[in-house]
Amino acid sequence: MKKNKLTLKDVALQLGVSTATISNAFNRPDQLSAAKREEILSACKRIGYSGPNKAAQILRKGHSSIVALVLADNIEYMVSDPVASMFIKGVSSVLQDAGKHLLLYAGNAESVSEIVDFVDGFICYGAPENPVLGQELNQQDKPVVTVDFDLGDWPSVNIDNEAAAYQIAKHAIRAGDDVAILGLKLIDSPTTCRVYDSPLLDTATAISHRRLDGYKRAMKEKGCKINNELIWHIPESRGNYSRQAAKEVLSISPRPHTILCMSDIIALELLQCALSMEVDVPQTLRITGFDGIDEAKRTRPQLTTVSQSSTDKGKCAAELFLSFSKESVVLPFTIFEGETG
Amino acid sequence: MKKNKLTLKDVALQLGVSTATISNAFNRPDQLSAAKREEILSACKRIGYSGPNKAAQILRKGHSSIVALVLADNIEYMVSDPVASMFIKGVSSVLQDAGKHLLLYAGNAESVSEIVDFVDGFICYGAPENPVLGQELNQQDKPVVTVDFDLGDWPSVNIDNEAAAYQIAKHAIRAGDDVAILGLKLIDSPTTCRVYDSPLLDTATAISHRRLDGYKRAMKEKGCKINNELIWHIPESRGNYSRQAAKEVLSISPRPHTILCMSDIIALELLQCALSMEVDVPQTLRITGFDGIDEAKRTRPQLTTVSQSSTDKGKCAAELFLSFSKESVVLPFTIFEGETG
DNA sequence: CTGTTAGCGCTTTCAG
DNA sequence: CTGAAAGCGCTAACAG
Repeated sequence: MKKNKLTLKDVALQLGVSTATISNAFNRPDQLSAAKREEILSACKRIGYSGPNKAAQILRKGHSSIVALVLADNIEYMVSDPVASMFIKGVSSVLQDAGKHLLLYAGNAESVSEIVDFVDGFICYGAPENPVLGQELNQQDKPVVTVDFDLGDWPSVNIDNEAAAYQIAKHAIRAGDDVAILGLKLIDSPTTCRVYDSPLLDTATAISHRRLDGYKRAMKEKGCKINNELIWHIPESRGNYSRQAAKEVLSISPRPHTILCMSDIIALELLQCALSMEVDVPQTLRITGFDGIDEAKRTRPQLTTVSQSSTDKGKCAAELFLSFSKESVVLPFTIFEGETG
Repeated sequence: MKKNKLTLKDVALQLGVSTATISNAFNRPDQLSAAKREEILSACKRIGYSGPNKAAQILRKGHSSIVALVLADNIEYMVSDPVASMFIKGVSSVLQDAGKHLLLYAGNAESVSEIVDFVDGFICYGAPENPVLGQELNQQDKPVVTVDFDLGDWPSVNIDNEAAAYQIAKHAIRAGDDVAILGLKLIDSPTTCRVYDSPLLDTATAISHRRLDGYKRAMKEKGCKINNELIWHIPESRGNYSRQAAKEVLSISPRPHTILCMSDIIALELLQCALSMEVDVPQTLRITGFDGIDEAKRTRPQLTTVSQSSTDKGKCAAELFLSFSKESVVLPFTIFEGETG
């Protein structure tokens, strides 16, 4: 089944027309008669020529229909996160309809120069772990759309994280509660730990800090003390990191009345832990999540959480990308009143 | 921030050396002295040349470091499925380490000719919904690895679905039980329905039929009647399809004693449904899943299911791809003895 | 070890 | 509407 790939030139020779005519038949129907075009196209199909070589087209035309989706972290982690998955789902549905191809690119990679020459642009989901990527993206001129963070003058898609955190906290906290916070990527540490006096990260994780701000505003209004010993840093939602934090916070005496979690995965681990310790949720312990993943609604008791549509976020980002709009977008969220807080 | 991209030729001119030397400095260190190479590389960095244009390299060299992951369905659906997500995770971790890029490609797309010219090969996860893709893949000569199905002479990665289904069924069924089966993609219908006498699909979904075979073998050995009225077809695990089937099967009188589900998502929907109807699991109803997703182990009661590592499957497929091996692989599975059957 | 040169396969003016 | 020709930016022979 070796078949030496036909080139446009071969085909032109075989059909006795010029290469330009073949090229036009495929790319610019207005440049020849419909009849001739049909004739050429069907002849091509017959002899097994499926159109101009794409690699050559990319070089010649300067675009490829490939869009890079730059993830915050390594692809591996991102793909297994339900929130990121839903985002990718939204992006891909829009791109697919537009005939674009989706290339996944890791935010901890060396340099976008590996791909910048053959993609048509970038959608960045979260600030790339490697800050070099952000700089490079700012210094090239293929379009970029950022999500959940801002980068130079490129348009972005966000929700109002401060307001969302404020509202969910306001909903769950009872006046004077002891409140603990299980935060995501608050400081620069690869391990689960309490924040204490560590300097807070900023650029890379603006979103966590907006949420923290919201929580604190609500806590103040409810007359709760803010105590850095009750704020945890969790490097990743998945795996043991959340479980460790859950165990630590539940073993404190006196136990906090309300625990605000910066992701549903964290909250679900905590909930599982609390239930297995026979803690009464929500009577003696209230728990809130963030994101509104399917599992949070499928599990019993249902999690009280901030519901944001990651799928819509993905669609929005892709549409923004395709439209070349320069306008950033702020997407809505809702509070899902579950049974945990 | 307009910056007219430098070309290799510009750089050669500026540094007063030939283009070949620049090219060699980047691609073939053995072709020049280490000193000269260093000199050139650092000069390039200084003037802002980040290496040869990749689009041109793809055309010239005939390869791109891009690997296409062809999904069974549209990307949208696949990415939101935990099993597929774990598979993608495994693939991407291996490819990333090998410096390859990952392009997601939908199995319901028109033709692989859209991408065949600029990718280095294909990993196919499940038989593509559009059978044309399979034919095309068989007629081109870039490497292909298939997963969960076979295609021509290309190497594949599988588990023994028949044996797995047999074992889980054997584990859950009590002699003489009425057994129902909630199957995935058994017939050609976009809706949830019972199979009755509809002709079974084959090629596209060989895997479902291997599972069905395994279930039936166990049922025979346990002395259970096989009744097509108790076999459901579900077009997709996600969404309402599973819930509908769950409701239908639970409302039958007399209710089946054991229900075998071809995915964990289906089983979890069923379990949720049964619990809310206060059916006693596993005393009066036994339920089995298939896949062993995280949620099945996190939920209470824990689901009894076939545990296969989709991540390993992905890694294995990627390694097979990279090694150009022609040997197919059969991966192991285990029975996870949960609390539902 | 370095420079020259012929393409990789295509698109797109520009004459005809 | 068609054909000839000039590259897109690079790599790999091949001479030097």
